[in-house]
Amino acid sequence: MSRLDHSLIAGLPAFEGLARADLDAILSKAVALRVAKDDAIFDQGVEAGSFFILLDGRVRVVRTTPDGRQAIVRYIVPGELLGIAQALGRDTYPASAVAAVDCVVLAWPSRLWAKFAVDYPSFGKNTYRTVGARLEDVQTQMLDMATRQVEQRVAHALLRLVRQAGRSDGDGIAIDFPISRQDIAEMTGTTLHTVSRIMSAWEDKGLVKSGRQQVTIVESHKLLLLAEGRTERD
Amino acid sequence: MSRLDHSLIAGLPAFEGLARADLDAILSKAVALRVAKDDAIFDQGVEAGSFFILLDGRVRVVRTTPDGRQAIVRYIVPGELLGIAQALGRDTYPASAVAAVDCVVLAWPSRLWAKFAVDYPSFGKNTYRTVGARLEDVQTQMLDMATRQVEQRVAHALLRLVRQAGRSDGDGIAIDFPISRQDIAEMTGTTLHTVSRIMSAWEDKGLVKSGRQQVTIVESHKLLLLAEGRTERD
DNA sequence: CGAGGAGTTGACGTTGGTCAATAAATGTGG
DNA sequence: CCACATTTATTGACCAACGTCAACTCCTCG
Repeated sequence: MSRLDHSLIAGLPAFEGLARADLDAILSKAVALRVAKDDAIFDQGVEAGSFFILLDGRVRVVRTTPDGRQAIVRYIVPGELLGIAQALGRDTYPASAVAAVDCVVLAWPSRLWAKFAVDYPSFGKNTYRTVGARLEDVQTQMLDMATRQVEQRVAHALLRLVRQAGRSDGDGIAIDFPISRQDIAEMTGTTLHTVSRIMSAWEDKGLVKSGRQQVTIVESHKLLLLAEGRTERD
Repeated sequence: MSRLDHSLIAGLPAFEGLARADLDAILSKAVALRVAKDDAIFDQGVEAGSFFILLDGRVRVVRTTPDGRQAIVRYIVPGELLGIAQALGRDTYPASAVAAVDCVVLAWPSRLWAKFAVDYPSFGKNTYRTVGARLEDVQTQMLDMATRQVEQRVAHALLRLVRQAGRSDGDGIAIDFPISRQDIAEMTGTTLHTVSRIMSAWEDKGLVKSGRQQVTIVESHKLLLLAEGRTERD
């Protein structure tokens, strides 16, 4: 196993305010893993053996119903924690995590989470802040699902993705990982067909450019208006 | 201000594992408030001056969109924390809380939350467990909204209410606080009309009995089947 | 070059939202 | 205690949004 350098995690919000020695102590317990695109990092319902930090790549977090339908809860970007079942007082993962591209993660045994939270209070505080932020986030999405129609929800979803994983390119801001119509449908509670129709219409109006697993927002301002539902009849 | 007795909060999950002296210290900082039915305990967006524990009554937590549409995030029953913006790393309330019936709450100044979490680690741990449980909860509801149709969502919502606020009466299990069709609609992301139609149909089949702001589940098993979508054609 | 995955688009039907009218229950002021 | 206003619930008529089904295209990969 290769030696891990504290610079790997020194800048991350989860470890903010920790001394170099602490970081080294934490890292000495970590294992770095490569995860190939489309491989699972953990699976919903199984015992939570580890928690993780994403160092590189993009991960989608997915919840599945007993009858196989699923929803994408969120995308994770580098620096974020995932699989922190312990922090939620659980011993199984409440969702699955799948690498959206090739990823690198650090993994720790779950039982260390409680120890870290005690030994390094700011770590505990920071992860709870993360949990709190996610709670808010999901509540906002709920409100969206309850009150807005599909087109607005799709617009919101794309804007959210662009904010956290946007890379500006020639035509506008591109979502920097492969994402299919099906994925967008699972983020917004609709079908790939409806997403496809909506995005084709947007493409005609010049709001977005998109192709196979690839989306670029061209007119983010107009898309925002659409998302907020401030555009009357056409 | 009247003296508060530690027995008020001794049994509550949030204060599990604390000594009597700790409870008294905590209580000495608390203020007990009566809140009349339909009065707000706090409002979405305003600075979070206090956090609360519900001692008696039922509270609904509501999120409102800029354009005035709203969704009921959850109902709070006695013993539960509410308004714990601090635990989420926020300084404004992310939702509003309204008394569904006359209520009694204990209130503490928000800044004490961090102090309590440090002085009484199990308090911190317990509240974070609460936040974690709520995160899971909302995610489950999201999945529901994304994958099930209205009738199933309404069934789920009623079963959830019955589980946390059910009182058995002659005909079955009643929801023990007044709840309107509109409320149920706001829990499930639909309209009062649709809720009314669905529940009228259920009433005809003998699954529920309901009236003005009042619902009783008669055949909870059949309702559960409905909620899970295991009932084929009629 | 063939197969499989991703996307598009049309046709069609259903769910469930909108609009409107009415009824029943509750509260209020005289 | 009664007339009246208000709130809540029910129900019908209508129709739009969106899901389902199906066919076809295009791209990528092996």
